[in-house]
Amino acid sequence: MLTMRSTRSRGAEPEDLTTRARIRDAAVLRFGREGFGTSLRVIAADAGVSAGLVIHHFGTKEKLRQACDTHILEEIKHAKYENLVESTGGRFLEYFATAEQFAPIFAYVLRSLQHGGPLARSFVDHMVDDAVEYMADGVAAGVIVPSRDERARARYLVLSSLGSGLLSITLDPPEDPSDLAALMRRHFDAITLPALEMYTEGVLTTRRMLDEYLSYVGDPPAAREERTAG
Amino acid sequence: MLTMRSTRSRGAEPEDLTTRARIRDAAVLRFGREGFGTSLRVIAADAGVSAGLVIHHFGTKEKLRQACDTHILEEIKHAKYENLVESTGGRFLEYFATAEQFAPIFAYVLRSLQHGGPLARSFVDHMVDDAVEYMADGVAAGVIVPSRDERARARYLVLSSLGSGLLSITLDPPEDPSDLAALMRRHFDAITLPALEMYTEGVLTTRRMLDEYLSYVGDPPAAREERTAG
DNA sequence: CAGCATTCTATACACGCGTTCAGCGCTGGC
DNA sequence: GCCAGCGCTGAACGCGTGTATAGAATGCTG
Repeated sequence: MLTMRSTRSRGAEPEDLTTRARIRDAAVLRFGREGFGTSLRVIAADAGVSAGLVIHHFGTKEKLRQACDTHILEEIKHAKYENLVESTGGRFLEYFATAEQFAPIFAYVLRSLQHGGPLARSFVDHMVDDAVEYMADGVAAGVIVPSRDERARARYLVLSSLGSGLLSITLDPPEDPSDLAALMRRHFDAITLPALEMYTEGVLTTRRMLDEYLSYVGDPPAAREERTAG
Repeated sequence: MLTMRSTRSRGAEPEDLTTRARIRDAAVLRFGREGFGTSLRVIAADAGVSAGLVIHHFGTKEKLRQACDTHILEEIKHAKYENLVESTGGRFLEYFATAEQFAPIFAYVLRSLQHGGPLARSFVDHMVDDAVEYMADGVAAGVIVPSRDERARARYLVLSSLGSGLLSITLDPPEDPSDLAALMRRHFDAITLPALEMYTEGVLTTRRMLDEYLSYVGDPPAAREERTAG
């Protein structure tokens, strides 16, 4: 069953992979490290082939990126199945970001989030789905307060977590790309206290703003603002 | 009246539109709209000049971007003094993001946050400073619960707000760059409810996680870990 | 073995980039 | 008058890019 050969991090020469897969992996690494502006020739050199062969296998740089995207998505799906769901609960992101084994995947995902694109959207959507599930479990177990709009809250939490992490790394990029996990760990260290405070104690001492908002949307003066395209 | 000998003095830039200023403004617009990959020729065309003149005035594309950065910083400072501090309180970001007049500045700042660089860091630092101030006022007024590490909380809030907004726009970029304000408004609409809920009611029903963390790291007032503020 | 398809390299092409440079028109000072 | 300086243009340079193509190596199939 588990005949998968997980792509090793750098070091061991993956001679057993097909050339196409080697190129793809090299592209994932470079794209993750340096962004999608990396030239085909650099990727080709990493994979030990010529630039033309990259085109021959993928047709276009854009298609190469698409191949990387779908491959990363599969890897994430696989990683989730493997050992995440059971143990990490809501801290998927933290584990995913700091576990060494996922470093290349995580770097690539970060770059995608930074640049936008289908993979980024898909990744966020999946995380929102998962968050909805985790939060529902928490609510059912009585450890998480229910929300008036569970999905909106889940999305808000995911966007905030991912966004703050992404921003943190963008503002203070690692010299050595292998330090990415360390950087994320530092970020989590920095935000854990305020996040926990906020999760358990809130920020506001009065319900005034929330109640005002609720009564405001309760009687929505919808004429004032048009809502287009839902 | 002709222009006198062009003063190269920094700091006090003339308000009339010299060609140099026109180029700079065109660059700000294009950089904000399309990112810093925009070619010099496009910017030059926008400003109605040749590409060589851009180099003649700024020496280098990188220096042009630096000129844009400092100009934007000045504009922000100016805007803050003008009419923000008095009225908007903690909702500076929301006002700044949705006010039409600041659209180009905001777009440029977003691009900077996306790409990193000194302007982005400076902007975030300033926002953290402001947030510390606002939160302190709120705590003094009794409407905001105090934190065990006010600066860490302020930074966390700023990173989350900016990061979620940036991510939201990156995932769903506007076709028409002038719709950026509308997009941000939609984002704020989407997060207002969960944010208010969280600010007033928290997320966790039990203090367990917070207390465990506190007993684990001990007392975390700022003295324990000195952060290089530079 | 021959024939063929596939993998792969080397070279080349067309293009866009940032930047340089010679030179233009103009203005002000001597 | 002439010269110097400035703002400015248009062409060009060198380089790196993604991609196309011809052909060599390789291996499979008859």
